[in-house]
Order: sequence, then structure tokens, then C-alpha cells
Amino acid sequence: MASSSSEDDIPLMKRKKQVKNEHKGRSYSPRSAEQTPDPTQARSKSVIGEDESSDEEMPLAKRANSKSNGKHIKSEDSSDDDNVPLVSHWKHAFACIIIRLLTKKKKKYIGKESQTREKAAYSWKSSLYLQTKKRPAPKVEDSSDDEKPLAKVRKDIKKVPKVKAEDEKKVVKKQTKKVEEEEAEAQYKWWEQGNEDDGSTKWNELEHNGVLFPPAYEPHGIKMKYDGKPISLSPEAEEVASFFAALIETDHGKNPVFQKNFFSDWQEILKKDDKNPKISNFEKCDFRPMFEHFEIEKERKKQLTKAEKQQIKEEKTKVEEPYLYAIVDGRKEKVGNFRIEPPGLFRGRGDHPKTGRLKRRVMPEQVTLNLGENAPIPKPLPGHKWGGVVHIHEATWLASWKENINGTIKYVFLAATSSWKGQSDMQKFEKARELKKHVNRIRKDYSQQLNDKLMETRQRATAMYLIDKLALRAGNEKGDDEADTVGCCSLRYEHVTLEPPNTLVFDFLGKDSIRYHNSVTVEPQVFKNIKIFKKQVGPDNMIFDRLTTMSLNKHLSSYMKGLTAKVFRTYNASHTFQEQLDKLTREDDSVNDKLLSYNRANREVAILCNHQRSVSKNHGQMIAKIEDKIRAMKYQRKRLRRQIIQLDPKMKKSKMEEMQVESDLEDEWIEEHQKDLLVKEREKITTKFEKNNEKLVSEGQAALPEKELKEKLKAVDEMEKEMKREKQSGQIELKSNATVDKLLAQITKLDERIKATKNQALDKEEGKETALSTSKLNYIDPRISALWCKKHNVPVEKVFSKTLRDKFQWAMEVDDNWVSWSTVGLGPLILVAN
DNA sequence: GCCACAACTTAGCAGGGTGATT
DNA sequence: AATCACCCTGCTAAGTTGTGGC
Repeated sequence: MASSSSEDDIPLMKRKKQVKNEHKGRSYSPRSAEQTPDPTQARSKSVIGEDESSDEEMPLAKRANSKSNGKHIKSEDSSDDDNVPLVSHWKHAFACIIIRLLTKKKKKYIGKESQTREKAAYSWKSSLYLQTKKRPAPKVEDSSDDEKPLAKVRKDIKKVPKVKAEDEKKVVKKQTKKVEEEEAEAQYKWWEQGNEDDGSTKWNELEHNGVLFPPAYEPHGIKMKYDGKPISLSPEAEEVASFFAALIETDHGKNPVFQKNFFSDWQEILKKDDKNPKISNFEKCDFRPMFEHFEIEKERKKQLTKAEKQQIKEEKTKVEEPYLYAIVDGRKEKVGNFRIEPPGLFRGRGDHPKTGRLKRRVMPEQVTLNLGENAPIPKPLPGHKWGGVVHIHEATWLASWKENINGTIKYVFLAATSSWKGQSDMQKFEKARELKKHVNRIRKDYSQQLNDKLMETRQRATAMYLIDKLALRAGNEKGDDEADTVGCCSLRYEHVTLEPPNTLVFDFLGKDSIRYHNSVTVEPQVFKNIKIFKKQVGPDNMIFDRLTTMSLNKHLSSYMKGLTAKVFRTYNASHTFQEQLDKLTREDDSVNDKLLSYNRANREVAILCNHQRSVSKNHGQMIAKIEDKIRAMKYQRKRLRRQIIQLDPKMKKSKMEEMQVESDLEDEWIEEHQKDLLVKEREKITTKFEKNNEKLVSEGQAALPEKELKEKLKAVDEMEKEMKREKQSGQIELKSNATVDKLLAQITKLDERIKATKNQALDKEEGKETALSTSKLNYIDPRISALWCKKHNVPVEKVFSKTLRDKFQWAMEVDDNWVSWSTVGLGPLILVAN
């Protein structure tokens, strides 16, 4: 049955999707040096495939599912789209602005009057916390009325720091602290307000001070060498050379693609100024003088006194000040990344074809500001103009610009603590919680559809299984000019291997070129499906050849509004966390042990989501150090046991046995260890002696003679002799007051310390490549943590840093009745019966 | 029906700050 | 007080999702 059914499985239309990228060798190290030096050469490889009709022949369009159901699932709000045209491009935007300006007052509220009224009222109510005098009751209809008080409010806010700046440091410090506290108290608690978000208009009034540009380049004049000779460069060429020089010792700087891309962009810059020398060979470039200069500068920076450092910091905060906050509908909100990204070399991850290219300096002409119609327009850099000013009420960004490497748009948004971010964060978790209600049905459906006749349905069901079970990402297709990474829908033949009877081995590079390597036992039908799909598409091709993230998400949204592949990840993560936390937490544990459980649960989630971090360079050393520490303690213990035997021969049998159990104390090691102990002891005594002398001299007294030191070191010599004697006789010299009980007590203490250190090592080893922070920040519902802390008397500060507490303010006050994640619904990893 | 674009979330890394340890 | 490991934060790259125009 199993084999014959595969005939039916083959769809009517047999299509192939050739991979656009060349098949890259499996090199999982993102920085591996084995790149093809010439990308044009590499690219030509892509045609090599057993299928002659490769990419060019097979337009992507063909892949599309022809079964357009025509049922355009659109949200209800689309009906009033015409009210607020979505500006897709700032050039277009100008036209819109004009229209808007002309029709503003009326247009704003047409068709959404009631909603907007509510919203406006609500935002006025909440603006109380602005620490300003009470305002007159709002007149919703007339927006121009808002204008004056708003501007005034803005000024008031600004005035506060200005006044302070005139006073001296201490005052400033104290007051800023005060202001911060006040701000914290006055936080706008949007989560206590009614639900108002209609999802389209995000603001009525928006003011901010634009963006902060990086300082102009200041040439350092350090001459790099070309062909062994020092060369002088134009400031611009020097700047770009410096970008590279700073990286020569890093993995980027050693990456041939990075070098090549940098070099060709640099050559373009060099050509701009005739005075620059002709530089045609990368090999002849010596960036080391610049590199060393930067190292010295770094060192100098470190050496600055506390006061100097403080001053630099203060100057920095002063410059930043105007950009820190925006005013949204009368509320002060923190801005996130108000700094324009400085120029530099693009540090693409993994095998990014464009890594090393020059990321050019951004000028005001490239920057578009999103502001309220009534807001004052911040001043651009002197002698410059803004690229544009738009009033997109549907968007939350404050400024944007296009970056020159990939042509993507960069945005300035509000900070994570803002109500916009907080609201959408909460919505995300609410959506995931809502999935609980539907997940059973969804699982039942896809389980059935695993052997659907229609290939597309079957692929979709299989993909859903993987997304649900393994928390894979959706996996959009990527272009030639990006690193070759995949997610669920874009998995290729070589990324999944079959291990009968029903184990799949996943091995691919995911987001950020992080390797996903996992061996999973799956439903027999899933195994069978992957086998069929693979057979059909052949090597180098996408396994789900008639599935796109779009079609998948469209299907998902038919189950639940807003359901997409990504929601499963959030759902799985939070659910797993709650489940693990419940399982691991013991009521009578100490706070420390509870935290251990918390972190373990967190780690489970991080593993599920494959959140990795690079193992720190000296991780091995660190572990070795800990192991050495353990061995040293064991050695101590061994000696204690010996002493017991010496004191009481009756104990011999049991203690000897105990000693036998631990056999990783080799004689060789002991000898090394003893030598080490002696060396360290001598060092200790010597440095102590020297320091004491320095002190004496500085106090105007005479230094102690060398003799004194020798005298002191004699004690160590004595130790050494003692060790030798001990080795020869096997007898340890006992302290006069030693008793068996005392020694036993010491052993118990050592036992504990050894155990603790072992745990520490284990914990470090386990966690060396798992990053807990990403899941904590993005996937685990913070209310679970808040509630857990409350319930188990663990201070929240132990699990959330200050920034996290700020970000998750909305979650900090969950009441005990909040229905937690585990109480309803099924876990993510439960296998669905066929 | 596809693609490009837009907007927003998610991600790891570098480097600085901080707190523990000696 | 110095040192060191580690934690936090800022940065920006790299995803996902939605939309509109051709």
C-alpha cells in the first residue's frame, strides 16, 4: 500500500524549481575562508545541474499555485482605505502632502468619525501625565485647535533641561535623575485604557527632532603603505582605508569576499582624487600602520581619568538630548535609533556576496521625515535639505532613508519602551494565545491532509507539521545577491536527509546563517511525504516546490484572523516555557535554585528556536580552568582522606575505596599541580613584598632589604621539602589539633564545593552556544515570568534587567487570574495521531 | 499573479559597563 | 584597587508579512 500510493501522490503537473543560487558547499562557519574568489565564476556554476532547463528557462511565475480562489481575504478596515492613502514612495508623498494639506481638516475624520473620536478622546485623557497645566476640553473636530497647546507642551518639556544646562554638573545630575523618576511614575499606562487600536491610523499629532547625523570625518594623517612605501590619501580615501584597517585582525578582514568588495569600492573612491596614488593590487596594501594607530588610540581612551570619561559622556548626552523623545498625540515617547547609521563597510553575515562593500555616508537629502502636519520641521545639517517630509498617519516610523548596499529602507522608530511597541508586542502574545483555541483543529486538519491527493495541499500540510513541531521560520525565497539561507518553505533537497524508518535529519543554514542541525523522529506520513517530494524535485531544488510563504499564510489566516507561520513560533516558545517552568519549579527551592529552573526552562525555548551564540574564544580555556580547579579540590580531598587514615587506621578501608573511585588524579598532574602551587606561593609573597616596599618608599621610609624577602620565601622552600617528604613516605604531616571529625567536616565542605563547581562547568558547557536572550526578548510572554515571580517570591529583577522591565511594563502587573499558557490548549510537541 | 517595495519584528555581535573576586 | 569575566545595550543585518502596481 505504502509504495503504490506514491503513484497517486504525484500531481498532474510536474514542475521543477531550480535553485537560483549556486549550490554552495556546506560550509557552516559564516566566516569560512573557502569562498570562490571570483563570484562571476562561482555564479556560472548554477547552471550545472542535471536538468538542462535551469533557472532562466523556468520563470518563477510558473511556480505559482494556479488555484486562485479569488476570495480576497481583506480586513474590514480596507473599506476606508481611500481616506488615508498609503504613501508608498516619498516622491509620491509630496503629491499626497499637498492633497492632505488642502483637505486635511475634513478628510481626517470622514468615514471613521466615531472611531477617531474615541481615540482622540482617549489620547487626550491620557495626556494628563504630560506634567503640564490642565488643558481645555478637547475639541475633536478641529485639529488646528490642538496645535497651540501641543506646541506649548513641547516647549515646556524642552525648557526643563535647558534651564538646567546653565547650572553646574551636580545640579544637572540630580535633576536629570529626578526627571527620570518622574517620567517613570508618569508613564502612560496604555494597557489600562480601553482597547482603541483600529490598526490603521497610528497617530493624529506627531512631533520630533529628526535624526542625529554622525560627525564629519576627521583625517588622522597616518600613512598606510603601498608596495612598502608610505602613501598619502585624500580624506575620503583615508576614511575608507581606515574602515578596513580597523578590521584586519577580525574574521571579516580576513574574508576574501570582504577584501575584494572593499577593495573595489575603495578603488572607486581613490579615483575621485587625482592626487591619490594608483593602487591596483590589494596584496601590496599594508594597512597595519593605521591599525596600530587605532590600537594606540583605544588604549589612550582607556587610560583617561574618570573625570575625563565623565565629561565625554556628558557631552554625548547633551548632543543626544533633543532626539531622545518624540511627542505622539501629546504624549512624550522615547525614540529608539535616532542616529543615522555611520558610514562603514557592510558586515554581511555568512556567505553574503556583498559583504565588505562600502556603506556610504547618509546625507539629509536622503532622509525622509514623518511628522504631523502641524509639527515644526527640524533643521537639517547646515547647508542641506531634507529629502522629504511626509505625514503618514498609518506608519510608526519617524524617519527613513535608503541604504546603498541592498537598497533597503532603514527606519527610525520609537524605543521598545514606547506604547506603540508595547502594544504591538502585547498583541503578538495575545494572538499567540488565541492560537490555543484553534490549534487542535489546525492540527487535526493538517494531519489528515498529510495524505491529501492534491500535492499542494499535501506539501502545505507537511510544512505546517514542521513549523508546528519544530518552530521553523516560514522561509521566504532569497535572491542571488544575498546569503544562501533557508526556512521551512525554502528548504532544499540537500537540507533534509531521510533515516528510515521515520527520522529526518535537518541540516541547513537559517537566518543569520546559523546552522540548524536536528534529528527528528516524525510521523510516518511526514517521512513518506518528504521522501516523495525529494524524489520529485531532485537535488538542489526546493522540497516544497508548490508552496510559498504567501500561500501558506493565506491558508493559516483562514483559521484565525492574523494567523501566520510566525505565530506558531511565538506560541510554541511561550507554551514550552510555561510547561517547563511548571515542571521544574519546586516550591521549597531556594530563590537561587528557582532561578536555575527558570533558566533551564528558558534554555529549552532557546534550543527549540535554535538561538545560538558563537562560543567565546576562550571558552575552552575557561572550562579547562574550572576543571583544574575541580582537580585541585579533589587533590585536597585526597590528602584529607589520607590524613584521616593516618589518624585512625580503622577508617582505612572505606577511605581507600573512596579514593579509588576518583582516578583522574594522575601522579603527573599532582606533580605539576604541586609545582604550580609553589610557583604561585612564591609569586604571591614576592609581589606582596614589592608592594609593601613601594608603599614604604612613597611614605618616605626605607625599603626593606632583599634579605627579608629571601627569609619569607624560605617558608615556601619548607613547603617544597615537606611535599617531597610526603611523596617519599606517603605520610602527611598532621596539624596538632587535627581530629577525624574535623577532617571529615572539611571533606564534606569540599564535596559541596566540588559539586557546585561541577554544576557551574556543566551549566557553562550546556549554555556555551545557546543564547537565552533572544527568546526572552521576543518569544516568551513576559506575563508568564511576571506571574511566576509573584507566585514564587522571586524578585522580578532577577529575571528581567532594567531594559526588559521597561519594555515589558505592560506585563508587570498581571493579576493572578490571568489565564496562563499551560492551562488551556495542547502543547506544541505533542504528536498528532493519524 | 508576480514582483518590488514598505514596514515592522527578530537576530547575533561588539564593546562598554559592572559587579564579583582576589 | 585592580583585574577579570560576564552581562547588558546599542547596533544593524536579516528575517516576516502585507500591499499595490504592472
